[in-house]
Amino acid sequence: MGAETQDTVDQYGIPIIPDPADAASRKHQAIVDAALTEFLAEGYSAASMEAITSRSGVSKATIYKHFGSKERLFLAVVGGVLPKTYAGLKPFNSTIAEATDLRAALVQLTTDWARILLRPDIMSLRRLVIGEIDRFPQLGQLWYRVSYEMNNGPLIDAFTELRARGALDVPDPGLAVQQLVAVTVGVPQLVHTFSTGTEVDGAELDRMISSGVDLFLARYARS
Amino acid sequence: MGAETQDTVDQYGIPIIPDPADAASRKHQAIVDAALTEFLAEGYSAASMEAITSRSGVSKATIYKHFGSKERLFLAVVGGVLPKTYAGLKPFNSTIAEATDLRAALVQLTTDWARILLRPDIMSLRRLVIGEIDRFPQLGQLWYRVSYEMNNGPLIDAFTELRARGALDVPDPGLAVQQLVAVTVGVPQLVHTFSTGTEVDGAELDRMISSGVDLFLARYARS
DNA sequence: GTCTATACGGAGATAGAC
DNA sequence: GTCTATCTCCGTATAGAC
Repeated sequence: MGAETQDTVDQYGIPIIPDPADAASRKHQAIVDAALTEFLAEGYSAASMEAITSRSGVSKATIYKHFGSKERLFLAVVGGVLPKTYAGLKPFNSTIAEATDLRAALVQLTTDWARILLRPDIMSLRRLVIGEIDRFPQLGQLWYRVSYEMNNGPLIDAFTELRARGALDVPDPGLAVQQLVAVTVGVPQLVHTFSTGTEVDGAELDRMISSGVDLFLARYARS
Repeated sequence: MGAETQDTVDQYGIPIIPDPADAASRKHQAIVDAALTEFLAEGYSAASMEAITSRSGVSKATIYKHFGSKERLFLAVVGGVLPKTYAGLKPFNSTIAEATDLRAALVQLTTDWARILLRPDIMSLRRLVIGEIDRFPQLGQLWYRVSYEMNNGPLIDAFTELRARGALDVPDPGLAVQQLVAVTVGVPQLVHTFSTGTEVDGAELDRMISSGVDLFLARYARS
């Protein structure tokens, strides 16, 4: 309703009048947020533009002006949130090649990944994307590309370097990374993929992860 | 349209007139088949009872007489096909505990599982169930229960026996089975979960599976 | 048990004022 | 750029004849 332009003030009580570009981008963001909530809760088909309208406080016509169609809105919203999600995993990658205690470093890395990837909102996003793959194959490609660039790629580089230094015996670093992920994060992830609402048990997670890392190192560690 | 009652004959050319119960159950089956096809192609919400009507050759009212609502139809169809799918995996389980060459037996077992679970129609079913978990949590429970009873359960028993005989060093058979599945079937399954239409490469699959079994045995085999 | 015809609501999308 | 009001169609579900 434009209420923000009258109510919003800065720290000195001076009203902040957004310039047109900012006003538009605020609406833009409100639409994106509302749409993501609705799509996560209802799935693509059952989500209604009506509900997104109510949630966002923006009129339906405005949404269509900004995004053109329900399909384009869906792709823009989900395609926009995916990289942000995986960007949070990137920082954890750098220390593997330089770690003095490789086992501890791998446990730390995979635990950090698991903590994020098992978050209920991210599990929901994952289910949403998987369920709509047939209708939006682009999202499947994007998910794969993002997770590869942010996670697997850097870890493959680290493994390759560790192999060159004689610390790891990995004939195929790419496959080894897939196996490490599968045997650590993958185990609880599979469980939580099919059961909604159940919290992740911390002790259970630690047990799975450290057992998985031990399994991994039993084969690939240069003793 | 009842054409079957006039055209169907037995091996001697004698017309077969279905009694009412058979006629009803034929319709029932036609509805189930058509519904499964439609749900797999469109997802739950986008699937239309209209389309299921056309595909099945049965009127819409009949479908509602048989199943009551779209939700009940969905649950009946998907809940019915899940056990059939996993029943095909059961025969492969029995030979593990008695195998002379454990590695070969595990490769064989997980390869058989993978060949079935990676089939495009079963991957689609899996995506459908995952995408609808929030609205149909029963299906998630069912999937988990079925896959546990048909696969993990028997394999856990086999591992427990192999441990008792000193052939395997598995402190936690349940976790070990999860890890074996994750590191063999799970690896290609993850890839195919996010990409539709791509065929499974046989050589690639063999490579992943045997590498996964080697990884598993490097830790758990009693040398 | 099965069909045809229809009720009734809500979906996505847009026209036109401001 | 944004809103209100509306168009059009298709969805699920059912009434009533046979």
